[in-house]
Amino acid sequence: MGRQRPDTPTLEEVAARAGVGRGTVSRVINNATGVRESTRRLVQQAIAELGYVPNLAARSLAVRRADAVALVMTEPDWRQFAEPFFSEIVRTLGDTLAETGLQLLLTLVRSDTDRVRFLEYARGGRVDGVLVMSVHADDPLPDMLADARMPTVLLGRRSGDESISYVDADNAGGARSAVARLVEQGRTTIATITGPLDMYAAQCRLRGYQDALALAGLKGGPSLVAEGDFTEESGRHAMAELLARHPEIDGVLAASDTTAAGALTTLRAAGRRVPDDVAVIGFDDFPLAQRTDPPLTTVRQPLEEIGRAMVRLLQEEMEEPAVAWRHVILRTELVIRESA
Amino acid sequence: MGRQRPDTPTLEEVAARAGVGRGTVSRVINNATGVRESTRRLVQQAIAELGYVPNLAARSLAVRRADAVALVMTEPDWRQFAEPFFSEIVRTLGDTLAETGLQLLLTLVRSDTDRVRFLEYARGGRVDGVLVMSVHADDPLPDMLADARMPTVLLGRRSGDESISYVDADNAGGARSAVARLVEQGRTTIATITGPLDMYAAQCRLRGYQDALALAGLKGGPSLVAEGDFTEESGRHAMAELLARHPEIDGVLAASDTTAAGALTTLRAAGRRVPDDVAVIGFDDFPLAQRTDPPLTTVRQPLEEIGRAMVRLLQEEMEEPAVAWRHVILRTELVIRESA
DNA sequence: TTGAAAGCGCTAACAG
DNA sequence: CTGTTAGCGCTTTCAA
Repeated sequence: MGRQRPDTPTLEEVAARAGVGRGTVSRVINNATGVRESTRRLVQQAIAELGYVPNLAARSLAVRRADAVALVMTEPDWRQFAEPFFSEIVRTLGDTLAETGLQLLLTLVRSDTDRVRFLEYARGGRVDGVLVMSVHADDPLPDMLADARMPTVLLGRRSGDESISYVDADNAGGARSAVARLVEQGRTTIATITGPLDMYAAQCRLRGYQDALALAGLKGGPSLVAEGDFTEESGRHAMAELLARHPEIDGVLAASDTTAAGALTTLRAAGRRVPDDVAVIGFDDFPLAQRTDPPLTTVRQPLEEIGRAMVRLLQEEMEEPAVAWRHVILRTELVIRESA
Repeated sequence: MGRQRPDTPTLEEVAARAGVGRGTVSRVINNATGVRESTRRLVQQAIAELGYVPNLAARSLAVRRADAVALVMTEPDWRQFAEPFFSEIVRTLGDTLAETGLQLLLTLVRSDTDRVRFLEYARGGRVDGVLVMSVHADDPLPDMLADARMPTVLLGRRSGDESISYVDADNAGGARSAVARLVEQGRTTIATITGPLDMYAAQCRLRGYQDALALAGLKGGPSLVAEGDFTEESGRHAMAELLARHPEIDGVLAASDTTAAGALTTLRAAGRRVPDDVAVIGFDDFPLAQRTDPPLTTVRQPLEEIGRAMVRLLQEEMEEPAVAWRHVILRTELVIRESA
């Protein structure tokens, strides 16, 4: 199974060739100050001639640092993985980390053996920190990482009193402002299609919805709530269910743009005009939201800022491990796309 | 930026605690033979008590091996990334590699600096081999890897005489059999919506289409060919274009199930009945294909086998670097879903 | 079956 | 400014 990298030149050979000491070569490849320009050039030439590349394992062993961080994905069914939300986050994280000289490694963790395997990898020092996409409340990995004293930052918290550093969006606030807008428009029977309620984010959105309704003095019983799972199909389904229970519905807050699109389909099929008869607002704001008919008004999460914040937190955590939990909650924004 | 992992116990401390030599501990953690059972147990207890985890950098330095492989993704616009094709491949690769004890690391390479960065990472010995998703002919990364003597396996070749090991599906054959089926059904004006023609896979499919047409003695001029990019939108667009040029079209081969779905939409809008007036066959076979109306007949690529083959080739390459190029071309399969 | 010792290639502290 | 030296933690002969 093993493989041995062939005779890569070592720093020592570079030193010999350049006629300098190893320390000097080390300084050059690390861009350290205090090397005469002529010497530096000498070394660089030797490096080029030999095609030298530093052995990262050796460096890592010496400095006790890997200069890499992992983004672990635990979504059991990977639906997330195919969503734009996911790729946007990854893109942002990748860009941000590149600026700081850290390698981003995505790793998939689905089974328990995967979890153990990854933990050994991380504890073994191959990465300096871990970002976790999962927002499932029952995933043991975050706690395993915390126990191992691994600098860790979660995207989204697992509950109201998360004990690990995280970055989250203001889900409740987003839901509130969405519902507030529906109320302004004069809608009086406002339903919601939620995300999986074992996710805290979905709970928060639901709470925001309920709060806003209460504030407006509107009714919002359980019969106006249907649970979905972010998919379009669940949107279609849930909408049909809601319509059956409350034909008078004139406003809907959906768990995602995808779900909202599903809801639109059902509403159309039921002969409702959108947005005249019923207005739909969805969370997330991806291209899909503009392609629906009519284009969707959405609650946008600032993915770019979320990515940046995650990296910043992780870096703080890496510099000064385990002194505090750091939390950042980013504001959401209502993107209005109705002419009505 | 740096971080120092705190006082993790070392193998030496384990040895001291267990009252044995370091070599013995090493043997135990590597499941080597030739350790008395009682000694082994002693060591394992010490390991457990101390919570010892081997330092992977040190091991890597000693054995000159990382026990990890990278899957690099270079799709510039990431559309791939959000496609089921992608996640299926990743899943398969992950499972297969797990069986062999190798860590799978996904890395994103979009810019040239990304490329250089990754190359240093790989050449630096952090991974033993590289799998490349990209199938774009002009990506320099595969050659950079080859020049660096990195064991590398591509998913799909870049051209007819690929100089790097690869695994591919029989695209031409798949296209041929799809067209053959349309011909059997009595279709006489068969168009195709291709993938991006700078991808060899798309070229092969186009050639397969043309060959089958020629074999059947049907015309197949350029006006029956429209270039798309695997997206649904491109499918809608291309179909409209084709329909404008050849209203008599009665059969279509699409670059993917997604594209095919787009084509269906356009055909419907144009008042065509599917499959009565026009039959559509798409490449790829994902859940979408079953949800369209009517369900799509597709050309299925054996993703599972592709993933397995990639891992196998990479392992061969790692054991015995640079002695040969290894190619595997896997058969495709027509999945028929028409009742017609 | 086990212990001791010699590296693996690099960084960093310390002289010079 | 630069060379020397002492590790970083693990594997792997080689003896015992």
